[in-house]
Amino acid sequence: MASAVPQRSPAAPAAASPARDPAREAWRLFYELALANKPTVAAALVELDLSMTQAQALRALQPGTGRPMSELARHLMCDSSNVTGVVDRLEARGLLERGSVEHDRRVKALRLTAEGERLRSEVEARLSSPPAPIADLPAADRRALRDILRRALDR
Amino acid sequence: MASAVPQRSPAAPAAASPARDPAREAWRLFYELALANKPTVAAALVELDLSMTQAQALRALQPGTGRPMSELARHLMCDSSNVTGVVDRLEARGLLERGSVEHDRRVKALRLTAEGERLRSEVEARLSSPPAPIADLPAADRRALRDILRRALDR
DNA sequence: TATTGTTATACTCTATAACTATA
DNA sequence: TATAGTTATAGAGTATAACAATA
Repeated sequence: MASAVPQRSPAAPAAASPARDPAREAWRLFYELALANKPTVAAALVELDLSMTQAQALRALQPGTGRPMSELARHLMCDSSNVTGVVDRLEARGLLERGSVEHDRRVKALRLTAEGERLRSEVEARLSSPPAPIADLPAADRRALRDILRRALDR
Repeated sequence: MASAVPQRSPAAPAAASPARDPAREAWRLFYELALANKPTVAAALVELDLSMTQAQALRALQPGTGRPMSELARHLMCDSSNVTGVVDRLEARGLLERGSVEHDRRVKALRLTAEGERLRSEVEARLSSPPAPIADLPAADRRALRDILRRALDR
């Protein structure tokens, strides 16, 4: 439909043609892989009777240390009013407790129970295993992917 | 905390030590990048007054062609009963229409309106641009990332 | 009988606003 | 006054079950 000549923007920086920048297709594939993995994650969490948000909350709590609800809200990237409900449900299941903190009686320190720690490590084990498309790559690709993603996030 | 010797499973396939498989860290970084990008996507969609599910639904509808609700349900990976509500809201905004289909009066063919097509292309434009961490990689890395992800998904 | 889409119901996540108890 | 957490309220996504229309 457009001209047969590749489009070019006069002041283009690195890639001559943004539409043909390999980063564009890389991103599309990245997205595709993330979507394809969603059912696997969902199934794993259903088995543990956890929602995605609940799993994220458990992962945010380091075993053995307390953490204010406000920090959890920032980690979950949601309003603090939501955290009340999320924590309520986890506390009702005995996975964590609302403790208190010295010198400021307003803040509540969230702390995993023994059962919470157990379930948290179960979540970690299930979610940290790479899905087949990545696990089955040749060794050189697995290393290269790791190195490239490291560089991408080191900025 | 465990022994200083790397764990090994006697019948391990490719990687001698699963815990040190580069795919493991690659997957962690992959996840981290996806999470880091979430706020950007969310902000873009808020501007268009679309939820993630609604955006996915628009993207699933090819301009100019009708598509049964059952197919949309499969694409969104949810029960068909949910699609009713999602489509209701998009239809109320004039973004799509429920048409009918020859030879089977049960199925409803979803078809984008002109306004729906316009908004869909806006969504595409915003979501298909790679985020900074990927866009700013050196050209060789962008190409390598694309090629590795192609191989990962070609299976 | 089986399938497509809807309705009814219930639960979770999410945001905004108003409130409390502290600081 | 400002902050940490709660409550009230509303809307959206999701699942299950029961249903009507059609095949």
